[in-house]
Amino acid sequence: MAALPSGVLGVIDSTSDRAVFRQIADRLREAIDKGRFKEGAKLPSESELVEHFGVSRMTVRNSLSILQSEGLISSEHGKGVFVRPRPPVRRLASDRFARRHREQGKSAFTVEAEAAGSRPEVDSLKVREERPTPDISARLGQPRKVLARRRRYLLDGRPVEFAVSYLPLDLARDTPIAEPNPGPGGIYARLEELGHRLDHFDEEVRARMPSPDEVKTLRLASGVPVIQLVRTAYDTEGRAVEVCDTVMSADAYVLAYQLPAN
Amino acid sequence: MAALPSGVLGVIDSTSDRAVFRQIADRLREAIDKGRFKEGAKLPSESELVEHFGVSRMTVRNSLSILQSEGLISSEHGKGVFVRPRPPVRRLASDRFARRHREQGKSAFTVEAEAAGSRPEVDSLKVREERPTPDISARLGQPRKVLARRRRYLLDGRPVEFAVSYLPLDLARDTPIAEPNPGPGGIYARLEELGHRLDHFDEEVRARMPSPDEVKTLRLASGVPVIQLVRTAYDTEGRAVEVCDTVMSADAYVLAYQLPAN
DNA sequence: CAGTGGTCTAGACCACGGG
DNA sequence: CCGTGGTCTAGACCACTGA
Repeated sequence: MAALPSGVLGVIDSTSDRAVFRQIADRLREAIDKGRFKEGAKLPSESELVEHFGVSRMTVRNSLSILQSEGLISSEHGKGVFVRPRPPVRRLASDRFARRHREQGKSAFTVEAEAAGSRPEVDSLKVREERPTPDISARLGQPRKVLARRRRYLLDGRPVEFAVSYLPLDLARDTPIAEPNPGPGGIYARLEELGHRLDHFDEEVRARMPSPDEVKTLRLASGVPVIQLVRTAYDTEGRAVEVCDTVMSADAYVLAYQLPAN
Repeated sequence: MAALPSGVLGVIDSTSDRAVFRQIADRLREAIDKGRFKEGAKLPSESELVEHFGVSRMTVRNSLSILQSEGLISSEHGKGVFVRPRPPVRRLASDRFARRHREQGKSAFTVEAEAAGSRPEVDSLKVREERPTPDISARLGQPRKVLARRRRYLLDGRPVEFAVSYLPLDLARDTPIAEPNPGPGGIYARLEELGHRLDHFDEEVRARMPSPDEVKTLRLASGVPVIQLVRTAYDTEGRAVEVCDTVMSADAYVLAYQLPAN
């Protein structure tokens, strides 16, 4: 157990009102912010911190748990505690569903990933008929049943997004949309072939902490929120033809939109 | 210390691989999800949980800290632990900066809040000249100095949003935009009067956990992420005339956008 | 193997809230 | 005042990692 480089972490002010474990978290946060521990670098071990600050191990662990919930660090059993690296983010542009992209014959996800030099992958594809939740039902104009298409997206092996598309069953039954692979251009291309020319999409964006399930399927580190995006597609007759509910790892995405000024 | 209603919380499976504190968190989470503890309801006290599950207090506290980081509960010193109420969300529509709204003479925030029956308030207003960060500078076309307008927004006394607007100094100096109160319709109305007719806005949306500073100014409960929205306003000549960097409590907002299909 | 983090205990004292 | 959560200690044993 090597001694800590002096001066890197400072000391505790025992006269302060601020709890000791918060002060330790503050010292570590400063050190990370100032680059004294770089991305991916290993922090001092718990026992080193115990010795350096002269506190019990639980106090040190309490401090580390603060930084973990802030998304600054992550711990690896048997190895140590590390400054969490920022993965590359994927930028979702507001024209990503423009018809001209669809006409290339590839899905929006594939095209974009390959342009960025990543290896795209789709996973856990499941298609089935369901009774819609009240929320989905309302968005789709109260169909009795819907076709649900679930799938997970990965980039270079890392899960980044989980999505479920819902379509009114009367519209999707016995069409390529009900097949696991709906063919080139994806379900939006098929919808247009079926006579539902797409007019516009509504998107709703929320952010929240993930459920335990979402932590598992997206392999989220703790302290990483998710972005939930609910998109409704409308055809030129004003009918809602699809609702897509997407949950994304917040540290893998930035969404970009363009708004007109008038 | 009353006995716990039997059957509400279940028991620990000591043969399970799953850590005891995670099992306790699972039981509590189920109970909340199934509505056995409603929004705002008080959970059993720590000592009641200690007795019910037959574990030490630290184990119980560990369980509660999981639920807290998931945003499900919040604790109040001296009172108890409560199911976190979901505050009403504010919906930001994609036409919120349309000129027709501006022409009413009120700010987008005020109009919308009053329509929703809330009491809007603006706070901590500070205007000053600054040297821009590299990021802001790049978005604004590399001005040497910028005018920065900082302010906090509250609804019914609750802080919901903190925003900083940056404008190229050569454009904003000695205009009403440099005044604390820029007048009816806000700075967008003034920009248009100065000959910068607005053409469109670019918005970038991110989600992340808040910094300790943001926790303080937005009075965020733990387990609540923030949405960061960076908006750039362009005039009809293609010049970037303003960048607005907004941080919002994620549980107070849902963002709505409309995308064209082609 | 030694060193790391993960889990858990059984205490202690404190600060806050409400009767 | 008592019950609540907030902080802290000083141990213990375990599971994982890498040499």
